[in-house]
Amino acid sequence: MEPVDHKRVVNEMDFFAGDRSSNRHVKIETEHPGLLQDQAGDVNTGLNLLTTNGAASEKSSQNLKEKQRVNQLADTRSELERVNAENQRLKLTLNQVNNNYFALQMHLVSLMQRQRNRIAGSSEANNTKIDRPMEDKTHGESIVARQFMDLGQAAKAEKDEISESSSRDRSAELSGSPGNTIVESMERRENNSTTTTPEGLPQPPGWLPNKAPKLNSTSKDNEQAQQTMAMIRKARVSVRARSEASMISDGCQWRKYGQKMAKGNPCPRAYYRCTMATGCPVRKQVQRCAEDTSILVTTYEGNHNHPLPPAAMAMASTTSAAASTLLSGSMPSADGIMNSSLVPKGMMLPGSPSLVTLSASAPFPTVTLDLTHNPNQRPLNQLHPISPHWPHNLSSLPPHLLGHPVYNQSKLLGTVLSSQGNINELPGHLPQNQMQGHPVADTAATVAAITADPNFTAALVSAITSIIGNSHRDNGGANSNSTTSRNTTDNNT
DNA sequence: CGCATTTGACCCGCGC
DNA sequence: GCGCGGGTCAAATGCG
Repeated sequence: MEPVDHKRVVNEMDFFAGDRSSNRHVKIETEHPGLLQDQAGDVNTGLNLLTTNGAASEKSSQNLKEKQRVNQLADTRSELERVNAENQRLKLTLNQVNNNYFALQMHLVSLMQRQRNRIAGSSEANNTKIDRPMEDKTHGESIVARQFMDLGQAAKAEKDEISESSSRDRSAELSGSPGNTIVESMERRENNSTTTTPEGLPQPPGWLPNKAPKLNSTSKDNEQAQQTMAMIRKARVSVRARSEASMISDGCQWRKYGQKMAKGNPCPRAYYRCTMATGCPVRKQVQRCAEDTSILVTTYEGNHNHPLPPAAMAMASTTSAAASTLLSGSMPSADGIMNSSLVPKGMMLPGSPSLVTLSASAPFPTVTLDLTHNPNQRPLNQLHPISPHWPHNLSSLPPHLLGHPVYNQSKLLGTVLSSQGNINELPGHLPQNQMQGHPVADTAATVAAITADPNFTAALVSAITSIIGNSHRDNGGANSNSTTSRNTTDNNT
């Protein structure tokens, strides 16, 4: 229809295509937008000219020209389609790379923060590799990146020099499957050294049961390493969403292996494990909120040991990235989180609905993503409390940390939408006006559709990671908050 | 028949 | 040491 659309396509093609000739074809096309309405095979398009000229030779000559032009148009059009498809593929790839990058960045940022805290307040001069201050500025971030990639090993080796981790191992981890994450890499490394039980029974790769027998080692180092890995394995991400369904579709295949009545909640808690690969250690718990049974709380634990479909990868990335952020800081309490730069002060708006809540409180560090709030609401007095009956919730937090709003939903949704670029372009995606116009929490179907949408979850990952990443960067400045200021039109009350 | 779900039993950690 | 609660196992059952 309107040439604007074609201009846009041209721009995308210009971005990726290096072929000058094809660009020139596009320009010809865009300079004559009217021709775009005709199908390439519509040869009659130019025949009207015949009525204005009586000379037969001129007629055939012009006819030939028009045919050539139409053929050129058809070529250009097919080329456009091809490049457009390639463009979409590249976008998807870029999105995946971005997700992985942000997960790494989160871990890096939190590790740096931890080092800073140690330098500032540490009285115990425990010169572990991780604790070593970053006096070696010459190595810059590459050193830090290397450090956190070696976190699992470092925790095990503590005072030892790094080591035995061969470059082959490292490269294998770095080039791991798309679903693999930092934490998973660390787990895998650990598994490589403890692939047998004391009984000598082999363990499936990536599978470390919570109640795995302790090694017979008397080494304190090993104990600490095990504690570290246990914490990492037990880090959780909890997702609250309104849904009538018994389970929210997240792209993974799950098998139910248990159900229990939890104390204080009339609704049973269901236990699922991932069955997309044998020995995948990922578990999830599903339980309805005691106060509002329309709210389904899904808690993820562990990291996949297999490639994931895009929809599942987004959620898995969120889980491991959030867990990494929580744990890499080694924050022994929620205060550690809250005092850290991970939570910018500007986001701690009392009364604003909490969408992402961090908790490092016992027993497990937990990130809670609350998708139950209406982004159009301004629930000053409707702060949605985390259910005191939900396990590993925030109930043990000090009162000032309860329901701590790290980010409100409107902002997050805004970030999600903006991070999607032109959301309407994506096939199968909810139209943007629908996203904005309807309260997300209005219907279970909407929530289910959104949360099940791979684009949404991918965007959610990007949003969360960028939030945390931005918050850290902003902390360097005088408490400025670019993310917040970018969205100040939302429910800041 | 194979796979998934159900459900009671069991294990383990924690607090008293 | 004991009880409680969370988490997991595995036999029984259901289903396609």
